[in-house]
Amino acid sequence: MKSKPTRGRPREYDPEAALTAALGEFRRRGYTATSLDHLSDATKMARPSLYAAFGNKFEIYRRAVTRYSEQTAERRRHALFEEPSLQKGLEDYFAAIIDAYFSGDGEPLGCPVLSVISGEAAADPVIGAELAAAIGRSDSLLQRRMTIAAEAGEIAADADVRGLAAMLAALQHSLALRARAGTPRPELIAIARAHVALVLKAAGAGRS
Amino acid sequence: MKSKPTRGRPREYDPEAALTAALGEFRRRGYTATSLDHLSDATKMARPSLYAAFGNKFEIYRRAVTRYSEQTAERRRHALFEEPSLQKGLEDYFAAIIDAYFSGDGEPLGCPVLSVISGEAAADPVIGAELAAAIGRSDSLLQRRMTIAAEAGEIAADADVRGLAAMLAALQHSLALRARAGTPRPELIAIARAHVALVLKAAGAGRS
DNA sequence: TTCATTTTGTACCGCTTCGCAAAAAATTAA
DNA sequence: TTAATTTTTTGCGAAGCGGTACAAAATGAA
Repeated sequence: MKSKPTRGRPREYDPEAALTAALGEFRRRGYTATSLDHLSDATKMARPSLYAAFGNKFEIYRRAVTRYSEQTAERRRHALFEEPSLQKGLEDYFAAIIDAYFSGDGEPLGCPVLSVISGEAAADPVIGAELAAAIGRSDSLLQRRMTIAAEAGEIAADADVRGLAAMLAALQHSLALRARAGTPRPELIAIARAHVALVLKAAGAGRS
Repeated sequence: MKSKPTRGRPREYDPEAALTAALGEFRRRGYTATSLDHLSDATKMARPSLYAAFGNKFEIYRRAVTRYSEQTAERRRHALFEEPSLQKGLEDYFAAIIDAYFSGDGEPLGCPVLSVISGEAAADPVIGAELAAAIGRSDSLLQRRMTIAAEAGEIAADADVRGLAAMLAALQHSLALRARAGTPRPELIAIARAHVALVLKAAGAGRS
């Protein structure tokens, strides 16, 4: 279907590209330390245009994070629910996370939620809710996977799936902080591998 | 020995109390969102007095964190190195951490380093170094304890002590984030307890 | 060509932020 | 009483911050 030509000045920005650029700034500087001028420079949009297109600063952040979640969700879900091997699946899941925690040129950025807004989360309920939601999403995914593993006999039937899921989530939280603190990628990979192996050992998995 | 009376206007602030009050502000709002005016209100010191007494904003933060570390170190060290039972010691260690992550009236503040400055850590090398140092301190303590455990036969002699220590550190990182996101204290306690039990299971501890 | 519409850019606003110079206050020494 | 010293307070300045009103630009419609 042919789109009707629109009147008026043509839009000069690409919404997706702008949100990606904005998230880059938030990830590098932290939420509060990122100003509208920083976002304007990165997106090549003047502040009134940012405001008209996306809303206020927190709206820009939230939409950028939503897009990031959508982009990274598929690979993580595939790792957990389509890879038959629990161990391989968890390893792939954390490999996807570590990949996401570094920029294209190896800059250690961490998680755009866990690493970026924890400072502000205590004083600002809206920001706190965003942090809690992100933590809840991972908890949910991991708990579902470990429940399936117990039901399928991949781990002990009576394993503490909530505890195991929380341990795996703790690895994700730790990776976010360590990346942010500058821990080199190979070291994060080693930490993740050891953690997964030990979790499976604790879970009573067949082979480890 | 009698102290010589000093000339000049008497000092009106107590350095320790001022640093405690300042840290309270940083923990509630996050590093960047805490202004000198916030610190001034909380400490009852005007900005020039703060500057003269402690230095710039980051110096105030760093000294407040140093004092906090000194205050919390003893209980954690006691738990790890003076309690003979590894399990009891780890449980006490994380109980001390959870206690420290809440204010006197139950406000969930998290860790004054892990939860407060991760946002700014990527862009500011000085802040990044502070985060890395805090992570390194915990890593060091936990690794030393697990090494002793392996040597003493409390866990398997060939246990991966680095991996186990990193798992325990991950719990600390996770508690800091979850407290910040508003997770209730009893839930944090349950997560910590399960995590420690599972780590010991993975470590090949005698009883669990 | 002029008008209507949509988007972008300029200019401005009120407030916040950090840091500092100098005056004022509060002490002891002379 | 005056002077010296130390600390605190007042006042100031430059820059930053988030947001908005309105002008300008770039299109298609009439």
